[in-house]
Amino acid sequence: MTERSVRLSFLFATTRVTQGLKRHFDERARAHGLTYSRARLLTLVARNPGVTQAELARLMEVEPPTMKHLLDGLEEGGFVQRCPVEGNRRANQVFLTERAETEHAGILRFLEDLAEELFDDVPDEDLAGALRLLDRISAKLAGESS
Amino acid sequence: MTERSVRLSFLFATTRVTQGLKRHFDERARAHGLTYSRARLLTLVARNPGVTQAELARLMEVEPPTMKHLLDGLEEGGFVQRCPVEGNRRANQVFLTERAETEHAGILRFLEDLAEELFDDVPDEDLAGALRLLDRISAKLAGESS
DNA sequence: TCCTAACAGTTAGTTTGCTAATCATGACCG
DNA sequence: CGGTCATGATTAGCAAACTAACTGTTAGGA
Repeated sequence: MTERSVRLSFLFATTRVTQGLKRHFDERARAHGLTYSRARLLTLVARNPGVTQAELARLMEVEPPTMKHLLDGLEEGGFVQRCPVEGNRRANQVFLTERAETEHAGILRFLEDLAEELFDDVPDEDLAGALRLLDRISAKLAGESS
Repeated sequence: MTERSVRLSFLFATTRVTQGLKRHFDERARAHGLTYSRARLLTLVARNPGVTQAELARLMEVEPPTMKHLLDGLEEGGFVQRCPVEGNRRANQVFLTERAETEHAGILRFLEDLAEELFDDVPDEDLAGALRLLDRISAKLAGESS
């Protein structure tokens, strides 16, 4: 196999694995009334209470319509709340609801347990190497889109 | 940061990067009348002419309804053709059309060029390490779903 | 001041993934 | 032979991502 096709295979493998991860997490998150994406967003709101939707979209590297959609789901489930920003009638601030505030620790532990379970037998050097690679690709993708 | 949260961060990073890769490839594949997923499927059909939809779904690690959709798109675009299997009236065999047959080399080169461009400055040991990790996770995901 | 441009959010419509359920066909066993 | 179960494909409906286009609000410059 040539180096070129190795790289293509690597790309396809990445896609397949991420798809599998999403499936795996979605399946288990359903018990909490969440999906993988919504749980991910929940941790983001928890760490950045009061940020606007646009800022959340930027942080999650997602387009505004996608963020709107995710927040609709979380709001309907009673996890977050949109509040108007005083001084800027365009923007909404997003906060966790009281209920989500109390449940947040449990949800985070649930996510960490799942990640732990999947990566517990992965050598640290593999993890570190892969992270370097991801960062490199991330930078490249970001740089080109500018 | 604890090891637990490092692993969670790694998971989220993987998700973000794969999302970015898909976006990147989709954007460029549009010029060929394709999307990333459809291009990926096209290479699969090219390497396995005449396989059934169920077999393609298994190979691509996708559920049958998803495969149906993807094939609908490729068939509509004139890239593939579904043919009844003689001896089994349930199944369809899938083949590239003549046009796709002649375009296939170009499409493959296009995909390889994109992968090359993204990975050309990635050290081989990083790529190999990440591939090991992906395989390990893949095996774990497959094992648990049984 | 007012016009225009930028920004925040939403709406509309497509793609790609999923699950659950349905339909037709095939296979196997009593 | 006939009934049940398995298989291949589809349909229906949901979730999450995208782009393009729209509404409303703010800011800045002529």
